[in-house]
Amino acid sequence: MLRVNEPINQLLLAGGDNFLTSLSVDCVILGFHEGQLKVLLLKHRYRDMWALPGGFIYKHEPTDAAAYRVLKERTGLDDVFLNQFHVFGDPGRSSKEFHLEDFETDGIPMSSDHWILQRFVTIGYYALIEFSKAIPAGDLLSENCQWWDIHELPTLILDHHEIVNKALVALRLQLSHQPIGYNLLPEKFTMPELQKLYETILDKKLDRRNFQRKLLSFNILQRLDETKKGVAHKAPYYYKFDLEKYNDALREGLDSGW
Amino acid sequence: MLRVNEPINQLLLAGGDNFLTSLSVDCVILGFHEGQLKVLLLKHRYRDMWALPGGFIYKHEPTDAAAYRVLKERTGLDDVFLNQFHVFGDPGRSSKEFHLEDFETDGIPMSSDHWILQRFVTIGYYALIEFSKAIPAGDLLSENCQWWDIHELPTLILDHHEIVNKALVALRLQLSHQPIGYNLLPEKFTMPELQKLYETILDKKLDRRNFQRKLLSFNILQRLDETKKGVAHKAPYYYKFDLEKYNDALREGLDSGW
DNA sequence: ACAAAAGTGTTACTTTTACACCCATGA
DNA sequence: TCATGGGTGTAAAAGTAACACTTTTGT
Repeated sequence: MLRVNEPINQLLLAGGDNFLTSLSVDCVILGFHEGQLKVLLLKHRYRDMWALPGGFIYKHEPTDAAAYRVLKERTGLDDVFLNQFHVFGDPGRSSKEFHLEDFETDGIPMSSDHWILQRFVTIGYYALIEFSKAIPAGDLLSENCQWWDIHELPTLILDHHEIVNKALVALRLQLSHQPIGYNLLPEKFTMPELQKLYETILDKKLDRRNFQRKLLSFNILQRLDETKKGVAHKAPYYYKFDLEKYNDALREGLDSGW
Repeated sequence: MLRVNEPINQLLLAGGDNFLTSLSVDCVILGFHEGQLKVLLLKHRYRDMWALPGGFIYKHEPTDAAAYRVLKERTGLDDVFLNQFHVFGDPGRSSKEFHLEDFETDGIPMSSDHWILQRFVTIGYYALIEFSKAIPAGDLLSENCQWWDIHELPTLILDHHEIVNKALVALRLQLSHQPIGYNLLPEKFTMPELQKLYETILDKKLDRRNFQRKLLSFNILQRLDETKKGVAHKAPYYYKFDLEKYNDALREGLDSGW
């Protein structure tokens, strides 16, 4: 069933010694493309279900580093925006039967007290990345890594749907007191593009003029002399973030509230 | 050195089987008394240092339940406001040497690979409780459990100071989009008392009249006919929270921003 | 009767909202 | 030249901030 069993066996055998047991990270990796917010998901190796990219934590690895590592492995990107947002710690959240059945189907024998079947508490992170720069890559257990529209998610395993939802709530909260966009948009972008991003995250329409005024009032944007080419109407200006001020705003907050 | 060694030995021996290894909870328990925000701390058994109440997580226990359990054990209270706010997951945050030295001083022999000396990732919770109802109680390792003024903390062990600080930041954030007070104040309270609570948490003065207007606009307060007695000036009215509306506001948020 | 602290109301200021008009571009 | 969407400004409404006077109570 699986392409390569050897690395998996290695993981299963040695994992218990290399990783913290019972603790994992799961990443809600968000990108923005064609006016839609996208989540990166991994196809379950034979079930018609998808999963958040996640991973275990090496015994001497900071939890944040584990999340960065997952991110790097699935997208090729480092230096992204990554935020821890919630711990999912119910004993019922991972199901031993679920995984046992998986490994049985794989033809991998496994005793029911194997470390990988134990209860796992997972730390949820959300990452904001520039869609076009990411190169989705599968992992050991899944060759298929794809972007999904946040509003049209497939069936997810375990409690991963809840994790996505909580991430979105956390993201919206961030939106109301920190700037967003640097990690989700290309270096140069237009005001309508930025607005679309906000509208997508907030899931509501905003007034064009008021939005522009508000964002400019944050003083984190620089308008370039350049305008977008090839549009069948008045060309919008390009903007970029003033990174220094952007980071100040990240640190100190914007208050506001939509 | 220690009063009772037997329960501790039990913990040390059986703990590894009963608890999740490498994961713990720590609680920043906040109360409000005499116009000051207080934190509940445990005295280290012989060091001149204090610690946050914390604990391990039973293998089949939800992480939130572990935090509630710690809270109940240290204060006698259940049904309190408890919020998970951050995971502290740096490998360097707990020091094996620190604990080894402790147990040596206790005269408890311990091999350096004992479970309790391993790296622990801790989930930080903050709790808001009604000061006067709590009965601080020590734990196995510490007989002395006391309230400390948030602005005059003693030396804390490990990274507990950072945990307190992060809890305060999280609490201030909560303040700006959720109501606060139900769990920190007695059932009946005056507007100036509530204002003092907000001022203490935000660490800034607020205008009396504007504060009152703003809080009343949330529609979560009921003014009682009763006024406070025995004050050498005009007696303030008592208020209480309209619990139903209060909980609605907790769920749905207030937006606003101070 | 006075000092201290609470109740209440009003006015100026700022921010937010809701719109309307003009402009540039590709089809 | 027209349809589309972007740039900009302004007036009304709402919310916030600043402030003054009156009321109550214990001493």
